[in-house]
Amino acid sequence: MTQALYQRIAASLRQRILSGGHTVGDVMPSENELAGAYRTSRVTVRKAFQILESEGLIKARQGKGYIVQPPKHTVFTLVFGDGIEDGGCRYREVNIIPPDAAVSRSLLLRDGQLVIALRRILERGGESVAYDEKFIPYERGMPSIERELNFSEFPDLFADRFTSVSLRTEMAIRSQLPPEDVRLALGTGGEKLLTVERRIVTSEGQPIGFSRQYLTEAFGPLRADSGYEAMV
Amino acid sequence: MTQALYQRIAASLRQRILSGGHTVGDVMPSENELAGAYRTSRVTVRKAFQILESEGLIKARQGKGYIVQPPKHTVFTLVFGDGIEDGGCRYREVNIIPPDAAVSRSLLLRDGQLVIALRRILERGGESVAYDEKFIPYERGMPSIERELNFSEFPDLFADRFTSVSLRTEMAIRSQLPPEDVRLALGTGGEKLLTVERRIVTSEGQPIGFSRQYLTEAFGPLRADSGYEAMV
DNA sequence: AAGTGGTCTAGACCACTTC
DNA sequence: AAGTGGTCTAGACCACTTT
Repeated sequence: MTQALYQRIAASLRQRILSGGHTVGDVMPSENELAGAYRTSRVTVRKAFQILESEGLIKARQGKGYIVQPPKHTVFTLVFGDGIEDGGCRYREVNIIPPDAAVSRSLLLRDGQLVIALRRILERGGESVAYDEKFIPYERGMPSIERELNFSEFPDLFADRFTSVSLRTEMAIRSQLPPEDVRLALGTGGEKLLTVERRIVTSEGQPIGFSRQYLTEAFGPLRADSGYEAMV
Repeated sequence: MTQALYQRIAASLRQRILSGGHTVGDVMPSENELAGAYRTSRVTVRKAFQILESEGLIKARQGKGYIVQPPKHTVFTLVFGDGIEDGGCRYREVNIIPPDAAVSRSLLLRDGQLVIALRRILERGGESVAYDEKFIPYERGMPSIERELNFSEFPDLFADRFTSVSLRTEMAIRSQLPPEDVRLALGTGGEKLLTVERRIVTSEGQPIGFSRQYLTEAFGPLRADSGYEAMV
């Protein structure tokens, strides 16, 4: 299985940049020059350049050439699922309750409207490391909760009722004091915990789900990466 | 200024997906079909499909076609600079000190090696909302600190000494108890604060800088986004 | 004027999937 | 066998930058 020519050209150019052969601000060899050197067409060389450009290594300037770019260290990529796959978890409660103030505000609920609450505790090495809550506005005539619980990924809960493709998730990370019941469940003291809140909204801005996870120190930090290696 | 044909085709296809015309799992019209419909070549249609694929809306399957994909809600994009541009900040200390244990471990320092410490307090609305520390291993014969302080972005401090292009930043977010001096400087009690640690490493894995920011509740939460809208 | 990237054409052959 | 995407060619004209 040999690599495509444009892939090999891209790898070669990437190597030249990362090893310092071309540094920030330099102009890369032109498309025509490389097409000649590799005895190929301009389109193939161009495809290689597009890859490097999508990686942020270079930027095309019409009339000038491809310029080597400095890496960005302010944009990070954070991967955060439910943490269910890598460790035990036990269901604690599934019920229909009146929401607290934060949930009511996040979901833009009517006065008196109830929510379905799914609460779980994530365990790792026999220790409770995270408390997970998910809230969905309760509507009469909803499909059975049991069926929805078969899905582990939060957005999947809505796959039937909405065109899943138009959903967006907003995340907010803070350090805050958990309520009494969470403290007791996790066995932590009266200290603030790393909290990740997620809000799922439709493209029209209508919130349809809210989740909150309280993470103990044993859960470990959230990790994110920036720079070229994060993209390649 | 008319848009390129491949851009218009991409916009049309994107619109069809986001409006629900094609839903998750559907196969999009083939390249040949669209090339005929738009009276253009296959290459141009293909370019439109590449855009949608890079946005995560579709995925190409050889022999089958382009399949509409479900949105990913586990990969988030977080933008986090120094927060200096949008508000006041005052320098507090710049000096050469022995590092604490965490800094020493992060920078892989030799026993007894000193670090340059830059400490600042970020203010917003007359309130101290964040405590910012940056640490750089101290070497004899370093360029003057004053000149380096003209740069606000952390990675820029190293632009001269390293090929900036090969640097990567690792970020860890946790909730932890700040040391005494930070508590006093921020005027907070004995509570845990949202902490963002960043570690700048070369492509060889050599750490060359470490920063730590303690954020109060007044600073606000860190925000990240996921889903299609975050990419377009 | 010469060189650069940006867009586009009209073919070609290949590997893969479906029927 | 027919249709799909994956790769590639050898041209073309355009807008832009530099000399």
